[in-house]
Amino acid sequence: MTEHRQATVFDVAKEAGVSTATVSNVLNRRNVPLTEETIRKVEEAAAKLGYRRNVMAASLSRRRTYEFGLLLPGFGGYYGLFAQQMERTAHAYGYHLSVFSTDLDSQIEKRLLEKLLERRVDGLFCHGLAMSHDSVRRMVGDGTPILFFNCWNELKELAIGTVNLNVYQACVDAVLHLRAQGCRSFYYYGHRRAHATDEQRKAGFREGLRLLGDTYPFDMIDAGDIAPEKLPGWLAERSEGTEPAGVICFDDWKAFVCMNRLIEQGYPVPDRFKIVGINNEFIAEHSYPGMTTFNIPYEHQADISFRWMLTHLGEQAKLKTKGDAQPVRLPEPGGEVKIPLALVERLSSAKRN
Amino acid sequence: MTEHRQATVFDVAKEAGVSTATVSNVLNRRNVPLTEETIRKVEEAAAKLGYRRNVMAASLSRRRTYEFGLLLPGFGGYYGLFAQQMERTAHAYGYHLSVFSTDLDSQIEKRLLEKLLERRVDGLFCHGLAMSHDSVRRMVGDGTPILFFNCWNELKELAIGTVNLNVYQACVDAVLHLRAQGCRSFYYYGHRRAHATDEQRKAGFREGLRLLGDTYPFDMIDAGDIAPEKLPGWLAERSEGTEPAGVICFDDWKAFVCMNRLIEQGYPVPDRFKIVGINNEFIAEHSYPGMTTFNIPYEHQADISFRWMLTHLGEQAKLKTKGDAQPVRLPEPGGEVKIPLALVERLSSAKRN
DNA sequence: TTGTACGCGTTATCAG
DNA sequence: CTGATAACGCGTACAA
Repeated sequence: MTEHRQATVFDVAKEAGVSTATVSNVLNRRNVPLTEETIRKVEEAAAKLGYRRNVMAASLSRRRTYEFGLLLPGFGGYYGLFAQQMERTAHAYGYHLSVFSTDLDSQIEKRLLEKLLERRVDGLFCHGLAMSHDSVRRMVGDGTPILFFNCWNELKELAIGTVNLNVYQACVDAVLHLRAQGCRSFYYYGHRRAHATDEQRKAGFREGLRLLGDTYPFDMIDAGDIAPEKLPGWLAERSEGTEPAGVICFDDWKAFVCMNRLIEQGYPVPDRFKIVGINNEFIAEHSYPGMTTFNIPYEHQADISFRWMLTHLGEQAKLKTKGDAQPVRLPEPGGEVKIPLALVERLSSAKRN
Repeated sequence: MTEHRQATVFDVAKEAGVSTATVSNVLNRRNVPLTEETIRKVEEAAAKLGYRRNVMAASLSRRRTYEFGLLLPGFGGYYGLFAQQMERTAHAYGYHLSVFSTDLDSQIEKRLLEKLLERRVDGLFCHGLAMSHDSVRRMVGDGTPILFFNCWNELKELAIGTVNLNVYQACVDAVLHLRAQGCRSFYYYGHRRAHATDEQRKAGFREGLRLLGDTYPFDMIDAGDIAPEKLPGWLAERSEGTEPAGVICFDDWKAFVCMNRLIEQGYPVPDRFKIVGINNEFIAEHSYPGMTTFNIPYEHQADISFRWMLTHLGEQAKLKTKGDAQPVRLPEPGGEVKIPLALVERLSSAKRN
């Protein structure tokens, strides 16, 4: 509490009897030659004074912050886990990550983006931007590189790249899986507020049905258009005579709502309805019945993103390939990487026995 | 991409035909008197050049970062929601919040704490420190104020204050509630890895039983000591003859596991077992049966914390009381605020009908 | 191998 | 009301 100005390189230099440049050299372990003796002296002095470098001064001087920004709609479920992994990966590459939640409000999003740029972040990761093309373009007019997640619209062109979960393929797979499990009609329970990522699912859902020869009844419904309690009735009514019916849900949370309301109203899962979610969250594994879903390779997703960003920044040095990871081939700037999701089979879509 | 050095106050000053000092004055809306004309000129110039102030330079000069750090064990469930609210509140008070996840690893925690101090954060919020007293004391030897969440041990003395969820009282209430619903034996399903906050629950659980006259059978079990599949057997065995039995769980996730395994193995909830969780998460509301739990007043919790921190920093100015919020009386430095949790009754603890 | 001196972009302090 | 100018703490050519 002793308003004791923090020690600076200058203090350390004086204490060690060397110059500030030497202190900086020692502490940053660079390629300049240094005497063992000098190193020891400096390190001792630093430890003694409790020296801690000032990131702001360093960043200012170096014209590089080693900070990235991450914009998310929120921290619940998938996003929380995603943020946690991104942070881990950021630290592994020696970066700081500032995570902001937009609450799906484009005003807030705009302000946060501005904040991030004021901090001179070296790069930006954005997940689910709600704001306009122009707005983004203007803000990023300077050279701050952006990388998008789950973006399928024209905003992609502003980015150095886009990393998309392949939910389209997941939904195709889901339809085929449900058919294989015996389903004779198919439904998609969506979440329109999620915009493009919901569209992708729908497209995959339709493609799956096409692959089945367009011979099965199907329909789609949005969470915004029906109260959870009404969902079972809606599903039961139109699937009558084509049981069992398969329901593909936007994500595990929607699947959870769907499944529990069905059970509550006396429709057995998986006998009458089979359910598939996406995300493989805690609830999918521990619910009863266990929930069939798709696993998201968070670590891979994050690693790809950082490699891409760092490559763009010319940070070859930091890209020490961890032995096991195959040196991923990144697409051209502005391209897209599709992350495949893996089906996790559980009881909610089991065959009738 | 035109490596166009960002515009600086200097550029704006030149463009507007004034000095850098004037630019700074205009852009920071301070108390110095300014001509309308000057203001207009500066603002126009700034807009034209796309000027964006450099936070690092400002912080360096001002010797104040307007940044807080938040250390969490992770982003899942409660922590994710908590982080989101803390960030919202931080922005509302004009601060930046750097959120880090320690993954419950004290090595990582140490490194992150160091990082935060290197950034010269104005204050630190820590939720669930696993590291040692000494370690913290040394790192915080300088005057960075710390505020703890859910801390009941001697570390409290290092902090300017502690904000604790009153899980003790919640567990007392839970026991009484379960008794009122007809339970004749009581069990606590804990999570030892959570240290102190688990102990608090246990203490509350015992106190509840004491209030009931210590006349009912009870027992405690830890998630670390029993596989989920074994839990129903364990509970059934010792509650035989004292049905219905009440199970108080560490949180909604544990409650979820418990409830679903019970149902899976044919024990009806709430008829044979009644379940209570803590947190009132998404799953509590949407599971079937709906889960009785305790609601956490995130916003209140965050607001108290920031008021406390800002008061400590002498930021009276920013503490514009939002009309509705009663001006909370903060305890003395080093004291503790207990946040009460509110019981949310649902089907999982309903009376036998 | 080490030291000097300047740049980084703002804010604060005065004197005008 | 406005303008020089000195911090702020660190990185880094370049000179020694």
